[in-house]
Amino acid sequence: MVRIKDIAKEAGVSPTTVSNVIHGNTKKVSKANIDKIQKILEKNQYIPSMSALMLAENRSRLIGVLIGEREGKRRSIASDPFTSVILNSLELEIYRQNYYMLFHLANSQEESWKLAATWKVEGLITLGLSSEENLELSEKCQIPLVSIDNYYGEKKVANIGLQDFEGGYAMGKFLAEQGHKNILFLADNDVGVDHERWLGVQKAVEEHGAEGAAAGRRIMPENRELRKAWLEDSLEDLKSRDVLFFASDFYALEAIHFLQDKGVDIPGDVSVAGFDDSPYAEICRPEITTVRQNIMKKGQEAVKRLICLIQEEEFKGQERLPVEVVVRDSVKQKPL
Amino acid sequence: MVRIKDIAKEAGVSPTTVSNVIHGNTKKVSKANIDKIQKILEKNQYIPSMSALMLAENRSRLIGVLIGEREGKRRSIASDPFTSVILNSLELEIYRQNYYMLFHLANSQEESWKLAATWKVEGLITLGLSSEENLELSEKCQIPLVSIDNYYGEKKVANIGLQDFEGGYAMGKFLAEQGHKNILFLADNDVGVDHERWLGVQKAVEEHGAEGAAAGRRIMPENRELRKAWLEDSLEDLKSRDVLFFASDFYALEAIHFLQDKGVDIPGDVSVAGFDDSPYAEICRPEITTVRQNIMKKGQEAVKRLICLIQEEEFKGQERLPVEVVVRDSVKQKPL
DNA sequence: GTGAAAGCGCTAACAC
DNA sequence: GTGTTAGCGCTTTCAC
Repeated sequence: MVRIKDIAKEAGVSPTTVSNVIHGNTKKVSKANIDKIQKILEKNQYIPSMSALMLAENRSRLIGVLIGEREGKRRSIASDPFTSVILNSLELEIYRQNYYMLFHLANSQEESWKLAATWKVEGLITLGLSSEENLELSEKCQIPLVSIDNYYGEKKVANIGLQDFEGGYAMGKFLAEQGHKNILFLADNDVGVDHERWLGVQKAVEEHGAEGAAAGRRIMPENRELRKAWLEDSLEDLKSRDVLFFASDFYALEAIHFLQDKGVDIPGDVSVAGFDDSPYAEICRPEITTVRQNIMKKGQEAVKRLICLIQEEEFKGQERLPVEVVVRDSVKQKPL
Repeated sequence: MVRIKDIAKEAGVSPTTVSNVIHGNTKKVSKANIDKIQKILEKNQYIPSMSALMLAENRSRLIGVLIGEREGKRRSIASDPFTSVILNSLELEIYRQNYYMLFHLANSQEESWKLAATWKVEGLITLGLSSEENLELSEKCQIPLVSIDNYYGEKKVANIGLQDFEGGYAMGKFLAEQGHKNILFLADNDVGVDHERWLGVQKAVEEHGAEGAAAGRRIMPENRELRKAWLEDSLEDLKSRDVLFFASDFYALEAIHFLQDKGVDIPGDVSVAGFDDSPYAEICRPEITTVRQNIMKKGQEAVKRLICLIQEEEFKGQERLPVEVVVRDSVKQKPL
């Protein structure tokens, strides 16, 4: 590995001059030297050493991407297809911004902050951490942190997410407009994201109350086995609805197959809608009518938000990304 | 951030002694000092600085994970659900081995080796690079490299993959044993992995030749649109077979829905088998009979292989991981 | 048992 | 315009 010192020796100048040329501080370097040094740099394929840079500049150009992976989560985030897309977009943008991505599955807060400290990571992007964990981590590490898909009442941590209320509203409106009256919204919790989606549904239904639209809600167990039992117990209730609007495509898909196995025709007997527009949504039958989010954009905005935080600039992008209803086959539509 | 120097001052000893205690070189450190230093270390939450470590030790503890992401690939590797699982397992094992994971989407060879050089990465794990690219990269960087799912005639690059021949054989055998005679194997190429799977199918069919089993093969276009047209053109051929054995679950799924849309019953009219046991396989109807690979294990072995290369030890693990047939509903079975 | 000092590759303040 | 030098935090050699 060729060092600045080597280049300097070959060019017959001092390391300082070489460093100046490398960084474009060429105001007080003679044209002759600039050219000579640049040629030698090129010829020797000079690559700066990050270790030395980190030590001298006291910064790492590293952004830590943390995925929370605790026991008992409903689905493993790390193995969700959503994750590979977001990781993809994250790295793309991080690199574009001249940073590098250090990736870690965060098993504990302790581990996370140690990682951040050891590497002097300049910022953190987290996925799948709870509000409390994000808050705690951000305070402990004392570096900028942006979470993805995490909402807080107090809004203390920067977050990039979706227009969930609008998504719930748009789907609710679509369903009502298609003549569905008895709408059931199903999620596994009633905080943050899912709560907002439910509020959106409610608003849409209220606006269509005159036409007889009404919405109910059920909270399902997070645990897969328990949820299966729950579906069994709720079969009659589910069958009695016009449409089941699930807070994720995953749940929608699960329910579709559960119902199909029970001889229920989707959307003939009951319509089903999802949320996310995951790759699963399009690959199954019936294809799922759902709410689309732009995952690539989400990752990109998260990085941009973080960079703004790092550089103490104002973020002018969107913290809540727009969503849109994607009409496919799992919701019965009004004949034209 | 507290430094060794600070600890030393507080303990009233020299940095050397502190360093010795940190690294367990306590043979010639007095018991009193060991205790005192350890207590101060603990109290101040001393975290070593990687930048200084890297510079002093001339190593980085970094493993670069590169995903090739070029235009015109059949499917984007980075957004494949398989990828998040492998990334997951990779990071788990890398961290377990006391390394850190630098993640990058490799757009070019140039970019990849620059990344490796800048960070003095100790080893590289690649996904989705061609044999030539892996070879070139490994020579250019002069550091250990392990590829995943990439095969070479010359075997110059370390690779972790599957027992593809055995997988093709096992599925072929299962199909023949279920009484299927006219078997069609479908892939998008005939090199490496897919070629081996095909050889496996052939062997199985030969063994069951007496019972009338026979196998044909078709190469499908990689491009999605072209493949769609190809399926249309091949409809009659496909319908005439007993079973279609696709080289990936993705293709199997695509074909199942294509055929279902044409009114073909799966597996009533035609059976379909896949390969991978991707999450899609189980989530659709009919659930796909496929060949399962252990992705977590694959990532783990790749890291272990790399660590062996780095430490110049012999690798005693498996370069070809075992696979197994998973019987579900997309292949018609003999009545018991 | 303990510590002083050099060196890893680079930056930046400052002197010339 | 150009060069000298100290310093970033740590390891390691060698002297005491």
